[in-house]
Amino acid sequence: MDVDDEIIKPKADEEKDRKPIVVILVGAPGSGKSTFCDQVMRVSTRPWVRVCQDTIGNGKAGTKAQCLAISSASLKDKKSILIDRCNLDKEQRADFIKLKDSYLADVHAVVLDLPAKLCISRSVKRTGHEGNLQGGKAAAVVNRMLQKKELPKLNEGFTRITFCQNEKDVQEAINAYGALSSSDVLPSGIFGEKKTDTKVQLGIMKFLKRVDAPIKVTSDEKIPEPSNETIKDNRHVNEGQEQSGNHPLDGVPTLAFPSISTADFQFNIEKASEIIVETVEEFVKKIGNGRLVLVDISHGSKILSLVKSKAAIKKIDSTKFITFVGDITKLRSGGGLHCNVIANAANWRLKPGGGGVNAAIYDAAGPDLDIATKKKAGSLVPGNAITVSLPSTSPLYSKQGVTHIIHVLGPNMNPKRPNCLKDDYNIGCKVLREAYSSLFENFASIVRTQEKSSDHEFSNCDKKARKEDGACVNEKNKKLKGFTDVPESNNLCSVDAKQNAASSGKTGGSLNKDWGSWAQAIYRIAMNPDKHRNDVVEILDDVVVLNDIYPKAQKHLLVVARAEGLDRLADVTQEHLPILRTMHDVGMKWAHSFLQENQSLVFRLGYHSVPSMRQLHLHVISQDFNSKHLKNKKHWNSFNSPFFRDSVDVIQEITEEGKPTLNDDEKFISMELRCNRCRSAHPNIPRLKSHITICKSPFPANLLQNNRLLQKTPDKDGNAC
DNA sequence: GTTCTAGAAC
DNA sequence: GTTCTAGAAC
Repeated sequence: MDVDDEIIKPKADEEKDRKPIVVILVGAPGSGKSTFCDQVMRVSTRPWVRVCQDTIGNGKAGTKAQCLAISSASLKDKKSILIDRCNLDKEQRADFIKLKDSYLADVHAVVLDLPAKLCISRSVKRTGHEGNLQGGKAAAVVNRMLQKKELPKLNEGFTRITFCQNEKDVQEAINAYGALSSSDVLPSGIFGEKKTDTKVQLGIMKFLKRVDAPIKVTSDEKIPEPSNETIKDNRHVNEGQEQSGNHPLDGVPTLAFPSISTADFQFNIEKASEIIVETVEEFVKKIGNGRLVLVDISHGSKILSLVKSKAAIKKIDSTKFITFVGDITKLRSGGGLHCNVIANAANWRLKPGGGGVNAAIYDAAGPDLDIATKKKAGSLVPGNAITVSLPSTSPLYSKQGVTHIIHVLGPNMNPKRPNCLKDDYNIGCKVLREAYSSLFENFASIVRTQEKSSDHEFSNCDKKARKEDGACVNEKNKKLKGFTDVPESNNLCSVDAKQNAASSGKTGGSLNKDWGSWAQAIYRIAMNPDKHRNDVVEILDDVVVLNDIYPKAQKHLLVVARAEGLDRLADVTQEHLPILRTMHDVGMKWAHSFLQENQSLVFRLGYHSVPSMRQLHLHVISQDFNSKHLKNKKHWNSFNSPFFRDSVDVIQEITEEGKPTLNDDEKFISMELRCNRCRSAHPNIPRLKSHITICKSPFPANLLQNNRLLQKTPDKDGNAC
């Protein structure tokens, strides 16, 4: 279609009164921009020129410069213009807005903000599109464009902005513009935004700590009935932020997360929204002063409205959780919402690209994110999340204040993607719940770390002030009693007490330690193995081997030293190197024999920094941790934190330094529960246990070094060795 | 080390 | 009401 054909000739007597209007249409492909223009021009008595980049090049792709040239020429002739291109970001719109200065025009925006799904389906179905955007590629293009969408604001230079979220809104806008005669003027301001529900709005303002800031409703038009739609709230908030120029959440740990698995992985949104709300409800109490924001890029997002209504029913604290419409990679610059942590709906290979949130976040973060991620893990299992610290060189860090990305992988319900669960929502819901739990637990861990670091001086109080501050000392002693058996009356801190006890014995610290009778079972067996034939599996001169009576994994042996006065790792010196080597060799022999029976097992050999049972014993334990006896955090962390000292390292340290390092700080036992393979965090033991049964990630690099793990490594003949 | 259990958390 | 944790007793 020739541009000139679209001009509607004005009546001569109206010519001199006319102030031209530049209507900048804003909308994705398929949002109905061309239809809007056609319909306005069909009914309007005002002379309009449609400036369409798709047609301006006469068959070739048009340019923005051509559009600007036609626009200028039309305005010069006092013709109003409809800019029919996507204009989805501020930059794209800027040059057209500038035209108002040269031609004394009013500049309006009409935002065709229809659901992405509708735009996509229209784009996919249509044939003969002027811009050749149709068929399968349209979906990807529309999605990509919508990710970069920036809604227009008055301060860009518009005198009027009309938002249309549905067909009815669009028709009203067509009627408004179609009815304009040459001299008519439409009122200025923002239109199509509905007055928000007061409670909801207050909730969001409370969330943003701006309770005292009144909400300015620019529109002077009739305001429709209150709506529950989140998007309206956000627009107001966004505008307020832009004007104030500050970021009210700076300093408050905030996690922005997308809905997991509901887009590409086609998870049922009704079920997903329920899981989101339930896990949010669970975690808002666990994240200290942290906050959660569910983000979706599209206005009218179904998942957001479902979550929002469910969260309202459950009365979830709106100062802790909100839904937000916006680009997750531009929350601070685009929405005034500073989120220091953002979640990425990752793919299992943790690779950049692929579209959606993953592509957007990797794009925004630059190559730093990929490098940092690769260092941390090579893959992710559904239901897991992993935290990656973002280097300060990343634009996402410098521009948006994002310090951490948490990659999270949900279940797949899309038969066109690998490992589809084929509508098995029993597993799907479980995995999705795990994914959110793991995500929030990772975030809680970041919050705790931040709290600790900001609290550092206070936490160190006992170093200088413990002698003056009895409460501080007693509290610490109480906490450490289980490890050191320090009497309550001892007014030294635990470390001092331990050193005191360790140095006062004649042949080792253990002589001063009161081992309970229950704690002496291994000692008794080691000293008299013949009396405990049923308990031991091997008796040698220097060591005895027994099955742990409460095994914490499929295979869990204890190799016990038979030397007197060698109660624990703290007693070990260079003179014990031979017995330590013997213990190691015997443990390896048993691990190898277990591997012959079951090649899927992986073994680790090591000591507890502070054992509960008397007599130095080496744990030989398979890394499945599949045991009903593994019940609490201490059980887990005693084998999966630095509290567990690998036999190889102990031997090396004694050889080189004369004594082993003891990681006996209480913090190791109280550490968060993290998977021993993928290092994802889990809120409690049952969740962790259900996770480790399915986690197939490789072990972390540090465990794969220095022969810390014993596992099947096929030789040239394919046999395990 | 475990078991028991109160009470916190859900 | 049920699940989970953590402290005391052994």
